[in-house]
Amino acid sequence: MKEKKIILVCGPTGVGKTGFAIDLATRVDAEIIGADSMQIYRYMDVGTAKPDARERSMVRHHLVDVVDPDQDFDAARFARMADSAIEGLHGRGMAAIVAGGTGFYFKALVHGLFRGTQADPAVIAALEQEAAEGADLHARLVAVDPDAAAKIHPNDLFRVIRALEVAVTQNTTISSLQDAHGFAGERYRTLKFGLYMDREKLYQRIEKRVDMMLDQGLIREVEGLLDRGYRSDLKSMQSIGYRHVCQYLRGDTGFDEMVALLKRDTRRYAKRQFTWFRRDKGMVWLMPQEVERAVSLTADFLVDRD
RNA sequence: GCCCAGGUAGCUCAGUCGGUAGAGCAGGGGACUGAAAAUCCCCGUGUCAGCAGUUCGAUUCUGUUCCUGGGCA
Repeated sequence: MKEKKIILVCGPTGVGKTGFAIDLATRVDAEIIGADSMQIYRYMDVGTAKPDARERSMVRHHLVDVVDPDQDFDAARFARMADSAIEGLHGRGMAAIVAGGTGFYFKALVHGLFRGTQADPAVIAALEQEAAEGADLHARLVAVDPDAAAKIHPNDLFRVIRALEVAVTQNTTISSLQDAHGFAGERYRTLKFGLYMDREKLYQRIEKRVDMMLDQGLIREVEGLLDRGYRSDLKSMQSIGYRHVCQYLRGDTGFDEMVALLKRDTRRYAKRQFTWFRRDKGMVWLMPQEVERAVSLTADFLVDRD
């Protein structure tokens, strides 16, 4: 059985993944699959720095604009959709370049998640409610799943709740599921490119890009989303840029303050992305202008059949 | 030119009744198994403006120089 191969292009926001991926794709006869947790949403274009019409006419992009901002989406669904997109490309004899900044999506795609158990929104909402009322959920987790409790910080409510939710809705614990799974298997053969640049330079680019987004009508875009009925408490609307503009429109922050916070939070996000990708041992680190090198590495990778 | 107030961490500032200093913000590092652009954890040595004096010891007191605000000419 022929092993399936994919090329990954990872990196922090603002390094130039989009341009790099397009250059690479045109050179190696590939199409691009977005691995970006926000570009999947329709109508959220400016704030997610989505590839524009010109870019998308150069190379076809998959998994961009696939759900509405009020629809649930998650890493598992991403992985399933990416699987079929990859299959489609391979069926047409094309290579698949998975490009984006969402580390968790890459992981879900390459290694899979531990099981077909979707998070139960009702159970999670109930637990959130209890937490808001002062319940000590971490203490409860210690009782039902001490291994998970040991790994999850008591303040990390998000993970405490998810672990409890598994314990409540299933006949097992998240820690045992995780131990059994362990991200051990690889579902694809991968060639991973990590894009980087000097931190100072990246931050300058990020700030410039935020100003550009504002010029390009980020505020109008958010107003349009709100007009369409997409509320500011949606997950999608809580992302960087969208939540900042919502706060500004609500009058909670002034314009200058909003811009400063938006820039800061984007910088911090880029830092977290570096943390995520740096951990990946198999990453080939390149600067965004090193497309040539990527092309030859990709050619070697694709030729090598087994 | 004179008077006043300041010059302490990248920034804004606190503080040391003389025993070489600490907050906020910024920043850095890390975690991450179906919300991940989310969620969470950890991290503070800097000629205390320069020089000189007093002192066992000065960032702290004194003098002086420089710089920055403000006021008066």
